[in-house]
Amino acid sequence: MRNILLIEDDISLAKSLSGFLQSEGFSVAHALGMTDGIELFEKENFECVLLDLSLDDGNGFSICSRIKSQSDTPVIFLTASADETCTVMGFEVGADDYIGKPFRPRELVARIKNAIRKHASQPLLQCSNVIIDTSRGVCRKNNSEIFLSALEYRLLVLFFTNKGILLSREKIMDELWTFSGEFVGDSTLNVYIKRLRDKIEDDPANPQILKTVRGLGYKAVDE
Amino acid sequence: MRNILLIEDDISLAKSLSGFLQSEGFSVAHALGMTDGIELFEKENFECVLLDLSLDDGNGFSICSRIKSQSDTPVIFLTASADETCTVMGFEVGADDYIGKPFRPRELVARIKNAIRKHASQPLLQCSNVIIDTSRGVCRKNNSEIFLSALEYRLLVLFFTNKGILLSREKIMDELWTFSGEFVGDSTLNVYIKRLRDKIEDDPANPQILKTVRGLGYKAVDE
DNA sequence: TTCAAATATTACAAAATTGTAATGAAAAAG
DNA sequence: CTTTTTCATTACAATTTTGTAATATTTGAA
Repeated sequence: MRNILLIEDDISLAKSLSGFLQSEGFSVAHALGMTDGIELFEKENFECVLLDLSLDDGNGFSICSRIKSQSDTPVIFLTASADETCTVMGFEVGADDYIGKPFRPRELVARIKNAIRKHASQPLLQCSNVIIDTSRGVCRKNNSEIFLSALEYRLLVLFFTNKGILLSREKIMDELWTFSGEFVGDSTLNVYIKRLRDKIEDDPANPQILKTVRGLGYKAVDE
Repeated sequence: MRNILLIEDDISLAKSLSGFLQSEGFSVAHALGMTDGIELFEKENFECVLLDLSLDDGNGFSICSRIKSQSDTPVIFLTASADETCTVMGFEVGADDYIGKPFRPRELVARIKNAIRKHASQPLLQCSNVIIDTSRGVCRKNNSEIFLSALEYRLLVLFFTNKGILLSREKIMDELWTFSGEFVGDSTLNVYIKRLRDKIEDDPANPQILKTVRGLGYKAVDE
């Protein structure tokens, strides 16, 4: 936990920095340049990346876009050049923060924590082993993606945002099939429930997530 | 759109600041102190709050916690005192960023945009007259619903959560077409862009939302 | 200007989604 | 136990989505 990747080619600075961060309760992995930085990043799981802008062997900006292209992990630029253009560029390649030297240690920690906290508050809807990442519009089960059609997705989101709450058939039909004044038969819902169960339940015949409440409706439960 | 609340008791500073921000495309509401600041905040809808730490009539910190207790709107402290303890305190009461004077205008804008973008984890993603309600998985244009297919939806969410940021073709392809190890041709993206434009743009031939950045990729822009 | 590269547009077939209806199974009521 | 109701399951046709290829257009560079 609180694993941080520091990419910094100034060895003495890196040493003192990681020493300090460790004393603050972080665990720090250190990479000297672009190549091992990316390699490390792809191998381990980090909660935050501290990135020196001016590396010898590559451009800090490109490392940042590289990282951001494959994950949401917060990236904070650390840099001597407090140059405004660089700062702006840093944010444009997706950085979460940009800190000029000299670093003030407690502020640095505060900014790292801030970035991690913001990142942690992702809008994830979870129910048992099924997760909807509404910030991407994706559903996963045990970390592998499940492809849901547009309406299946909406239906599941409806259930997950009302976890534990009973939804009447009427309410569900209203919520999903009232975008065009079309009439949709009642049995449609039965079929959608079945299709969802087939996709998300471990044993669709014994649903543990989408429960039937006979005569009343359905609800999603956790455990 | 891009409505900002500035709480600042130094009138001349407030004037020049809001002038500049307006020239950058923000619309700025100005409050002189705590009382009208809170009042304005509760009345209107803002995408970001700029908060002077040292107000006469109240403590900037308490305004911040007040705001954060009732919403997720990003709060950025603007302050003369670059004092480290204050900075740390600012983050502790939930601020999203903390900028010391003197402000560098483009950096300020970059940080504001960054805060707003990060806040995109909120349920409503908006770009011009198109809104995605991620808490329901629906897209609306001028308040009437637009039916997007699963992949179109994901693509648009990707753009809207990165509003103003350039997305390379590679990054987009990675994000959308890497769920099954299938290869998907490069031209697919062109077609999806067209389909989205046909659905969301007022004049699909002159896209105002999904902009092409030739040779680099695409980005969603607001106005 | 001319050319080459990048993007836009169109058309199309394979595949998936969508809604319905018919049938089957389970639960509650009599 | 039988009946009725409710939900589950299946199968199916109409429609939509999806990815591709082929063509047109635009853009920037030579």
